[in-house]
Amino acid sequence: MLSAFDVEHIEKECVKRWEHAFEADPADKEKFYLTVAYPYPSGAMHVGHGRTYIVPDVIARYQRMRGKQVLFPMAFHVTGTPVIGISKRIANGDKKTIRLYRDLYKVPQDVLDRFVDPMEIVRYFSEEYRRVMQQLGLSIDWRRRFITVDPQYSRFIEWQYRHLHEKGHVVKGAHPVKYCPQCENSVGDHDLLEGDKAEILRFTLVMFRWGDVLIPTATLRPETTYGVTNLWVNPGTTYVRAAIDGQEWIISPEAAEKVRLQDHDVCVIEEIPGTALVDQSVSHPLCGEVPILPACFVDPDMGTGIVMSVPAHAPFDYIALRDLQEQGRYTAIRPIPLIRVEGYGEFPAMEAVERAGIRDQTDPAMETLTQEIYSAEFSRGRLLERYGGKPVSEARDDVAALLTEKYGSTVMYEFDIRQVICRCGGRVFVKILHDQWFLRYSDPVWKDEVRLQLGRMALVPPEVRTEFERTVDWLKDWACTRRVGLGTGLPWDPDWIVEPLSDSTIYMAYYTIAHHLQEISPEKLTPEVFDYIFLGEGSPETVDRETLDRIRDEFLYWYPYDFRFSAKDLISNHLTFQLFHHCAIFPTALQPKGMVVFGMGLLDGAKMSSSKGNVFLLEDALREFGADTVRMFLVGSAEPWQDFDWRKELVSSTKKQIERFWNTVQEARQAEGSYDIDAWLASRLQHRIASTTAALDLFQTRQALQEAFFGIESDLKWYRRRLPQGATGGAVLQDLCRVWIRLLAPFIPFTCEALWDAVGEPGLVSFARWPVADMRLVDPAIELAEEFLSRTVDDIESIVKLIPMEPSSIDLFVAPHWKRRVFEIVASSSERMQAVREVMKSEEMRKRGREAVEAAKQITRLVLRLPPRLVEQLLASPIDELAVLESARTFLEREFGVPVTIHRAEESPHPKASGALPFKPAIVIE
RNA sequence: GCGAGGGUAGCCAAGCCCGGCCAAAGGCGCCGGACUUAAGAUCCGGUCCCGCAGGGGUCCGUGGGUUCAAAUCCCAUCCCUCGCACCA
Repeated sequence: MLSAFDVEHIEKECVKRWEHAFEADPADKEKFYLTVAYPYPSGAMHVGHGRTYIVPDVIARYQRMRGKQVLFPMAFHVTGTPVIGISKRIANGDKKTIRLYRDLYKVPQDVLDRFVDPMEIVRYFSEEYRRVMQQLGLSIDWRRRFITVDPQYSRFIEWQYRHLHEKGHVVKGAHPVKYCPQCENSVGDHDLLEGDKAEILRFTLVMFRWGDVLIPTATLRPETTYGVTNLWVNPGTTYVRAAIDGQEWIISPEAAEKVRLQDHDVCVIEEIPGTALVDQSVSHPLCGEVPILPACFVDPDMGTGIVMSVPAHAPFDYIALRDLQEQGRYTAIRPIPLIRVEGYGEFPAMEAVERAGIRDQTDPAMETLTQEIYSAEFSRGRLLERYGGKPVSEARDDVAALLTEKYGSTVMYEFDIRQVICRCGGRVFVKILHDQWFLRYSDPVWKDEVRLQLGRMALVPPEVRTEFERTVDWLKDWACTRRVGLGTGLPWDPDWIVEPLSDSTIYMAYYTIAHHLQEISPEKLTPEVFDYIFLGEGSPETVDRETLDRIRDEFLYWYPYDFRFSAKDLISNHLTFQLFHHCAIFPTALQPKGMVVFGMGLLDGAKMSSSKGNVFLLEDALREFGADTVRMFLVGSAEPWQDFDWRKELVSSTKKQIERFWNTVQEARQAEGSYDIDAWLASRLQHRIASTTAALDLFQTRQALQEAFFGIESDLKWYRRRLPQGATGGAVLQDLCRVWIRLLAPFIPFTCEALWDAVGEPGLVSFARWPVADMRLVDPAIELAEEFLSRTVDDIESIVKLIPMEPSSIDLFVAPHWKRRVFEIVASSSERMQAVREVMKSEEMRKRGREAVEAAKQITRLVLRLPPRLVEQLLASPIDELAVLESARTFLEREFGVPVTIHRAEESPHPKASGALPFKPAIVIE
């Protein structure tokens, strides 16, 4: 009987049957351990998240069927500030946030009311995640689930950081951060209303002396100090004289406030109008005595509000000077060149300005011009010999160091853009944070270890390897602690909390034992306990030895993990960080084995993003299409590392495909008997098994699905066509379906589970043996014969289509034996362009004259057009074309509805008969 | 700007490493036909241009080059995506 395809019922049944099925304990067989980056449960899952977890699930299911003991765990990352922020915004009645949670995420009002407690958000959404993940059919061992603020997990983080500290991987330092004085807190990019991509720039303050007072100017180009001709002040601005760390400076009032946040003790003494500074003279050891000149472009809110002027190399400085000189003022000042750069003469700034036809300092083209000179000089410029002759890129650091060491320079930080605004509406500044703890990713020794480890790992796709290598090269120290947010306190400095990315580096090891640790009270989880479990060292007293040994055994069974899965945006932080930490904590034998990197998700061609509301909720997708459809679409529309695009109409057609599969299998349940073409189907199936398996071994889920689904479908299509009239297929279909169900089980497990029952197989298909290609069933001869037949059919069809008449008969002429000889000579000739010559070397061919030359030409063309694989097969095992066509005569007559006659070409006087080639019979339609 | 990856028919995408299998797999969409009272589903065929014989022409972001031969190799150029940090 044909069962109805009741998706809802099937899904419900499977979720029940699978509830504990994937709980994996160490067993007496090979293991396979894979993990995915755990989610941060601050909102509902969308289809983009779906793909992230479905791909590893497909792999997990595949490996399980291959007979491995598979561990696929899941946990929730709740460390950091996001949920705290969300909770605050909900408590404050923020409309946008409430709308997001109530309307898009469909959180019930009574639950929403409780979201004023951040832990409620975490609780609600992690439960939602688990529910939806189960509906999605993810084969997860849920016993190991944890959240990153569980006390047991905190003990684990403390243990890890103690080791990192001991080994010198965590050090103390100062660090500039974005800071909101109104909130009295440092702010992350997501806390910003405006300027979320602002970069912190590091300026050098060049200290000019004016009597007893210092006038600092901020510059990104300290090497140009040699070329300073004057300073600029804005005559329309009021400056202040202030005691900074005991020394008097003159700077803008804005600057005074900025440096106050940057480690300086600031005490404003008096105001000084800009005009009072104009025409004063200041000095610096690198450029001597220079005057202060007025310029309206000087911004008191940039740097110190006073700038040094290098008219030879800075377009703004040049043009401001030119403007003054055109009025006949300061005409004695000459630009001082100090950098030589290809493509420019002695005074690059002057050239650029004159070339661009800049009228005055307010010209909007000045910004790009400045940038142009800046990059040209930085990348290609060299200081003149008298200033050392080094490339600018080197000299910059050298001069900065010199200025700092000998001439009182310090550093001042500024954003690269002006408007950086906190969510509270206040302006954001750069503040230096002290006592900050850093992970020393800059450590060359540590980097080398990671590079070595990287070299031993499998990376999928291989193209990401260079990106990982670059990341290792460029990583600098990472501030790994924060003052606010959820997380684990730093064990030796508990005022700090371990920052969220820094507490998620070796938790893959924690999964292996998470369910055991739940049973142990956190205070017993001393560092000694973890040393014993993970490193096999010491003899802890707080937990009994037998338990500890069991836990350690389990860890050693699963570890190292085989593959870690994550989206590609995490390469430059998490995925690389976790390698650093593994190298630091675990011995070589326990280092990770591989990583798989994903592409991103699009929705109707636009980037999927929760914050923009451009998402399709996973649960809605499940309800509308069913879990298998969602799964098959997400892994079948693009390979894991490619971006995928969720488009409704494509998803709908996926649903139809699954229904087609269901119907085919249901129909085949009655199939019996046998037909000539069965052997061909069985043979093809073996190839499909082999190529599906090969694709999955390379994580090519799309390719695997192409083979396992569409490949088998198209084989079935030809098979049905070749059956005798009225026949629906032999018992071979039953065998095929039993294989087919298993090949598709990793992708569409719900449907396959139901079909596995339907065909009367015992147990869960999730644990059924993965099909293995049976080479005894492979029959190259019959495949070749069918290939020949189908090509002939294609040829006939294309002729029938072309000619305007209704055919009344078809005559086929197979090529004579001597052309077969020609084929062999051409096909085995190494230089195929010379094949004709090769053929004509033979006495026998020469006797045939022009006929042979003609045949050789055509056969050469044919050989070049055929797939090389086919040519090889034809060479190895020639087919009896006459017999193949003769036995398919009934089929051909049915296909075209006219009598079909097969001839030997050499026995026919028909002029077209001479055109017959091996593997390409001549066709005459009348 | 810097680093990494990518641009293939209406769309998605294979092919590119290893040059001739390539007018370019597969899927989707669209068009036509069969079935049906009809719609849907399903099945068959078509889907760059030309062609009354299985053929020919043009084509793989753009412009050059190498080669008997280029989607594939080299150079230049334009465009897109991701990352550029203390944030999940």
